[in-house]
Amino acid sequence: MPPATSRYERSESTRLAIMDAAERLYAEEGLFAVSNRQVSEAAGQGNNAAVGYHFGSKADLVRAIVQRHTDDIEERRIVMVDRVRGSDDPRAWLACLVRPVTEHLGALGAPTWFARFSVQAMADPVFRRIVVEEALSAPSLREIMHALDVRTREIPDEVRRERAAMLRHIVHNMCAERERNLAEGAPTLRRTWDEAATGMVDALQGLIFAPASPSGHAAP
Amino acid sequence: MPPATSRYERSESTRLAIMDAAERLYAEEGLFAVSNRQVSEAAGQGNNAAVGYHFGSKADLVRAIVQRHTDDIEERRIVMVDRVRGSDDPRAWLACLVRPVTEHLGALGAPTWFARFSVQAMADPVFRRIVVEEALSAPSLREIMHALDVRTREIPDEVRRERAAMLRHIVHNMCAERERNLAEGAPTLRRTWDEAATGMVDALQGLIFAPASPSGHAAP
DNA sequence: CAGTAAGTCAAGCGACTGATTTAAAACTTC
DNA sequence: GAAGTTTTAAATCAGTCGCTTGACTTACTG
Repeated sequence: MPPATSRYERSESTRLAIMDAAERLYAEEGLFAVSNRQVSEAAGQGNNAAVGYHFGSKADLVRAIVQRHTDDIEERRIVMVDRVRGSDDPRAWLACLVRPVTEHLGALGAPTWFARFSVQAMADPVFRRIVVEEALSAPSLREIMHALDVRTREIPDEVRRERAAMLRHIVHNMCAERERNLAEGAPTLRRTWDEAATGMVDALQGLIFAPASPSGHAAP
Repeated sequence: MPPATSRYERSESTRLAIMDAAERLYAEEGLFAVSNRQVSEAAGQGNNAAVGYHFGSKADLVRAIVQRHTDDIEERRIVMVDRVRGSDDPRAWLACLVRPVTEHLGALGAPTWFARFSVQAMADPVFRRIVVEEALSAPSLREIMHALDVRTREIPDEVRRERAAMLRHIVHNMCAERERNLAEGAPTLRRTWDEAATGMVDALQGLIFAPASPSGHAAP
């Protein structure tokens, strides 16, 4: 273990610089429009191969960026789940799904890039797997989804799983959309990340409790 | 106007071949992992610049692909809106949002690629604009959203607009997810596109009517 | 303090990309 | 069927990519 001194620190600080630059460029220009060279230069590294040296491949860089944010989000989620455990209010559990993300983005201070970066990675067939591995394997998520399951017993199992996917898509994409509006200086429907979270929790509550049509019969 | 004969037909058939090949490659390998050359070759064109000749740029090819599908979807939507007009059932109007898309995908016959291709394009900062232009400017969409608006008068205006975005994200991403599962041979939660549409309409109904927390107050 | 290792820099390699150009082939028109 | 146009094919070009290499700087070690 290196002493918390310069050699390690120097390396770590350029690693951070690279991740910061990459995140911003990816969100603004597009994940695939940005080369490792550009990232290295934008990070202030004369070395055009800095990404390769510190991370290996672009995929490894993406993984590192995702992990960095996911770690903070997971911390917040664990704290919130600890407070909510035992509660019967489904809103409280939905909030555990939404607020750790919005609070993380809020805490970063505008502008943020992670949400836009994240949806790009999720859309790509190969990077998708990386993000899913890193972000959706969090143990606290399982507990939340289970808590929501037992509070929606009247909903058929498969419909519940289907709606779980919808929850994910809404949180993911609505955060990215708000982030994009903030970055472009466009008007946002909600003033703060906190209010945006409230809006999502409201909608998601309606979604998960919506009555399900009997299977096999096609409604209008 | 060319006679519906061979020169025009030949050109048109390679245009179609290129669009087909591009759509498939984009969905499977990733929009940006695939070069124009690869598309040309996969389309059976010895000419490595066929994409450039027939479409101009990659962006133009993407626009053409989106337009091709959007046209069919819009046709279906217009027919459905015509049948639904005057109805007071919000489910009927939600179905106008969902079913034209699912029925289009169903009619193409498995496997399809458009939904996966579409979310990739929507995630990218530059291609996003193209897709939005082509797909979200449809006149029938405005009528549907207006019809839903007047049937949710109890919901504040800004919340309604926020939820309109959620509807889009759900339809878009759930279709892509189902398409991905079909392509990978993974089990799907719904047996048919028709049933998948029903599942979405159910959930969306709950979503748009969910009570909205009073603004300015942060619920749990 | 000399020696080793880590980190940074700069140059260059082969591979590939989009685009352009030239040649051949297919088709239309006269 | 000759002349002209459109489509396909093939070759080529400049530019960029990821990756490797080797020299240089800096920090730690015995």
